[in-house]
Amino acid sequence: MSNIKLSKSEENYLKSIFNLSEFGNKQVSTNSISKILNIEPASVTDMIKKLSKKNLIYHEKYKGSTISKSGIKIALQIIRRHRLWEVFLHDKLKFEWDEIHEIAEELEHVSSEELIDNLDKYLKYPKIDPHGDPIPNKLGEIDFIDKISISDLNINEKGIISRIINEDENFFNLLKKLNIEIGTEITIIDKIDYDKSVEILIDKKSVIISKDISNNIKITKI
Amino acid sequence: MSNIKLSKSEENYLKSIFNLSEFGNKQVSTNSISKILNIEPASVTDMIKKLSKKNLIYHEKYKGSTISKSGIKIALQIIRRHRLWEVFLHDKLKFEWDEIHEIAEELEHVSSEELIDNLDKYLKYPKIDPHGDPIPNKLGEIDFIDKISISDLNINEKGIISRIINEDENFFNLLKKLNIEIGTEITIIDKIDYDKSVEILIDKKSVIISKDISNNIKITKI
DNA sequence: TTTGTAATTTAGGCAAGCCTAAAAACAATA
DNA sequence: TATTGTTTTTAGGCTTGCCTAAATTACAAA
Repeated sequence: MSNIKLSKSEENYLKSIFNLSEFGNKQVSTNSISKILNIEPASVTDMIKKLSKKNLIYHEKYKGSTISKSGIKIALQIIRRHRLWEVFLHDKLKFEWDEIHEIAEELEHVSSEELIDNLDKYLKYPKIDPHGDPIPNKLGEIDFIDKISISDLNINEKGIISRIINEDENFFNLLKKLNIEIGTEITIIDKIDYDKSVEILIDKKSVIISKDISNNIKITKI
Repeated sequence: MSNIKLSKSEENYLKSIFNLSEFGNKQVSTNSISKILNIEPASVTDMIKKLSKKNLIYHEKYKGSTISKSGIKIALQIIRRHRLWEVFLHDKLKFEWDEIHEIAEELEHVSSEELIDNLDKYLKYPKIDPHGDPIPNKLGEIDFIDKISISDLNINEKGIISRIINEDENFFNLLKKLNIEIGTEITIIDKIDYDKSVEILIDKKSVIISKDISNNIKITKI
C-alpha cells in the first residue's frame, strides 16, 4: 500500500507530529512543531503541505494539523526503529542511558525493514526501551501501560520506576546521584503541599524531589 | 585537527575516490568516479571542487584527482565503519553474505565515533569483514595482506579462499552453489589455456570456473 | 465591535546536489 | 599538423529543505 520512502526530514516531522498529537488524538499547532524541531514556522508550513499532499496528515489552514491513519502507522515504525536501536546501544554496546538518544536519532532513519526485524529478533523482542518506553511491534501494536506519576501515590504507598521521560544529560546525572533507574522501588514518605515536592525512600535513604522531577518519572504502583 | 563533519554525499565521493586510487597511489579520473557513483560527470566536477577546497583531494583541471593525506584518513574511517557494520549484520543479525553491503552503505554514515568504537569492542575487534576485506583500526591502520588470485596458483597447489570481491547477488548464488566461502580450501587441478579458466577441487568435487570468476576470488596460498 | 497581538501563511531567497546542453581541453591518428 | 572523438568543465536549471520579511488570519481583551 503506502510504501513511499520518506526523507529523513519527513520522518522527523511525522514523528514529532505524532508525539505532539498524543497518539493521534490531538490537533497539532504549527508553532509546537516548530519549537520541537527547532525549525522556523514558515518552514514547518512548507513541510505540512508536503505531508498533506501525501495524505500522512490533514491540515486546516490557520487551525492546525492532525495525523492520519497511515501517518500514525509510519510514525510507529519510526518509533519502533528508534527504540530498538536504543535497546541495542544500551544493552549490547553498553552506552549510558543518556547517550543513546542522539545516536538512535540517526540510526532510526536507516530504513531497511529486514534490518529492524532481525535486530528485534536479535534483541529477543524487547517490550520496552531503556527509558521504559514501550516498543511497537512489527505491526505497529504498542502496549499502552497506564502509568502514573510519583505524585499520584499517597503517603506510604510503594511503586516501581517504570519510565523516565526527560532525556537530557543533567537530568540523567541527577537520577544517577539519587540511585533512580528503571526498576527501582520507592516508597512515598511525605508530600509537601507548599511546592508539591515529594519525600521518597530509595534504597533506605530518604530524598525530597521537586514537582518538576517527579513529573518526569512514571511508576507502576505495587 | 580536521574534524569537519562531512555530508553523506561527500563521504561517498571520498570513499570512491580512495578506492579508485588504490590506496592513494593513483590519480583518479572524473569519469571513473562518475561511473562508480552513477552520477553525471558534471556533478562530479562540482563535488571535486568542494572536496578540493576542503583539502581532502588535489585536483588538476582536465587531468584528474589525487586523494590527500587527510582524505585518506577520513576514507579509512568510513571504510572501517562500513566493514564493522558488515560484521555485525552478518555475525549477529544473521544476514546473508550478499545482503549486508547495501545496509552497511547506509549505516556507515552514522558518524558517532563512540558508536563505532563500542561496536568494534562488542564485535571483539574483528580484523576482516565477511567478504574477507581487512578492517582498519581506530587509527586507520589496515593489514595489507598480499592476496593472489586463484589463477596465480600452479597445478596441484592449494589455497584458502580469503576474499571475495564481487558483491552482487548472482555471484553470491553461484558461490553458494559451488560451496565456496571465506575459509574454503581449494586445490588447483588444471589450468585451461584456451579461455584461462581453471579446474579446481572443492570438497572433493572438481569444478571448472571461468577467468571472470577466479578474478573475483582471492586466496591465501598454503 | 473593534483592536492589538500572536500564530500562521505567503513570497522570495539560498545552499546542497543533482541534471542537461554546450564549450573547452586533451588525446589519438590520419 | 589538422581533424576527430573523448573527457572534462562551465553555464544554467531544478528540487529539497531551510531561511527572513511581510502579509494574512485568528483570537482575546477592551
